[in-house]
Amino acid sequence: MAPQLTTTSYAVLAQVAVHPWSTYELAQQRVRYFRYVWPRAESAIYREVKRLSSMGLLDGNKEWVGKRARTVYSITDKGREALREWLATPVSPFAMDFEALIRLFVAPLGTKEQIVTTLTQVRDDVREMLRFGGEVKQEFLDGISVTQDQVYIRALAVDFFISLLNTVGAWAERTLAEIESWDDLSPDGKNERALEKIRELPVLTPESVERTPVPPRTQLHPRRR
Amino acid sequence: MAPQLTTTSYAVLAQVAVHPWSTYELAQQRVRYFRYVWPRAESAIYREVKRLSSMGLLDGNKEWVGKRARTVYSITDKGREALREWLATPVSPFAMDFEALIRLFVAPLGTKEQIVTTLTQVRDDVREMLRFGGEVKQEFLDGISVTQDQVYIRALAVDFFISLLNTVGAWAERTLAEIESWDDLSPDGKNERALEKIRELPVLTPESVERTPVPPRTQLHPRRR
DNA sequence: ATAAAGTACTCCAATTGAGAGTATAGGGCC
DNA sequence: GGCCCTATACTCTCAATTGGAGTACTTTAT
Repeated sequence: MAPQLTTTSYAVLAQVAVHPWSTYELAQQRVRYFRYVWPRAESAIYREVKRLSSMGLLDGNKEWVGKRARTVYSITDKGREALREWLATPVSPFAMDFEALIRLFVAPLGTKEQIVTTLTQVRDDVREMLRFGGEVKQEFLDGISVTQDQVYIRALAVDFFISLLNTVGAWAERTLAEIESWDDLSPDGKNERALEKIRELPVLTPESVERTPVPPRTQLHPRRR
Repeated sequence: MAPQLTTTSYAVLAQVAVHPWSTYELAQQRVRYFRYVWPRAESAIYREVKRLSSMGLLDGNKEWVGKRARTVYSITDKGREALREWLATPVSPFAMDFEALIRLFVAPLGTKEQIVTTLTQVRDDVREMLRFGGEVKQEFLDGISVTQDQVYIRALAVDFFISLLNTVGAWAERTLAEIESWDDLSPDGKNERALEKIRELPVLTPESVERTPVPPRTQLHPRRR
């Protein structure tokens, strides 16, 4: 039995499908590809290319720079076939890790300053990610991207990335402003105002709210596969 | 040396801080709390409460239902203190796993139907999550939430959740519409249009773009601690 | 009375993440 | 010519984590 491929496997395959890379480049350049949508440890990449090449999905070529070897991987027909088959399987849902929200829940245990610091950090992280998104955008506009011939696809992803980050950034800003306007972190007199705000939140799910017998998911959704 | 606490530990502590729970409830009711912002396996929760109670951060009380035991955990002062200290440490950045984007990148290897199915799945997942968000919203408005006294904090989280999902949902809709308008998945004549669209994407980072000497992060950012 | 669904966990094999460690290459500086 | 610093190119290990299977009792529905 062939060992099971994970989404990480397919992410690596997808990146090598663009053009051949050495493992080192692959691990570094993931930044330009999947760091923000499928973040995995560097060592996982090194492990993965070996597995994939032992399964014949990647083709590893040893090159020499002086006395030091490096392996350059390219995708095989079998690898492309594996990707093709994967596209027919169910996708795993959007998932996030957002520690700041957990901190928000217990914020009243700490100081106002602490939660402000946390949210400022979130805002700055988002700015940094957006800066990167702007870079990618500019590369496409300048026509110098490695995937220039695929703009019509990549544009959809850049759209996603920038929209999402703008949303998170805007939330961080308004939440920061709200908390700054408080005297302290106690509930005193804040709950009425909060209910007003919560009432205005747009949960616009016209159809699905009407009648969709969604089975209650008892299982946590699978994050990888 | 006390074993290191992870963000998962603090997530459990934060949930038990609301009121006592049995482990089973804790594992199930994570849905209402952290399923979408800090998803972890069920077995991880069982392991975690044991660790936390052996460290004296939780207090486990054995109860009996007929012949079957169940353990109800409540937070201790030491547990609350641990949460308090945690709030002073740096937060780990927002991270997501979004398999659909990887699929989008290699979509031309498959059929138009396949990528449409994938995006439809994303849209439906988002709808389901929004339905849940609407439920939480309604509970607060009806004044029956377990954390009713904390609306002023929870409202900020509900705002985040609903804003983010609306953004992802809207992206799924417009991307679906765009792809439906294509004859096939080939690049023919699509790149010019895509460049137009990409040009209009709002990357509004006035300050940070001007002059922020952000050190290039070579390390992948830590996701948990 | 019986079946099905819910409660309340334990245990395990396989993956993954984070970091430390090893070693060579190349450029700048004195 | 020697030294230092940074980049390249990995390997190895350990602990954390996941998903799933398994056990066994309780409650509800038929």
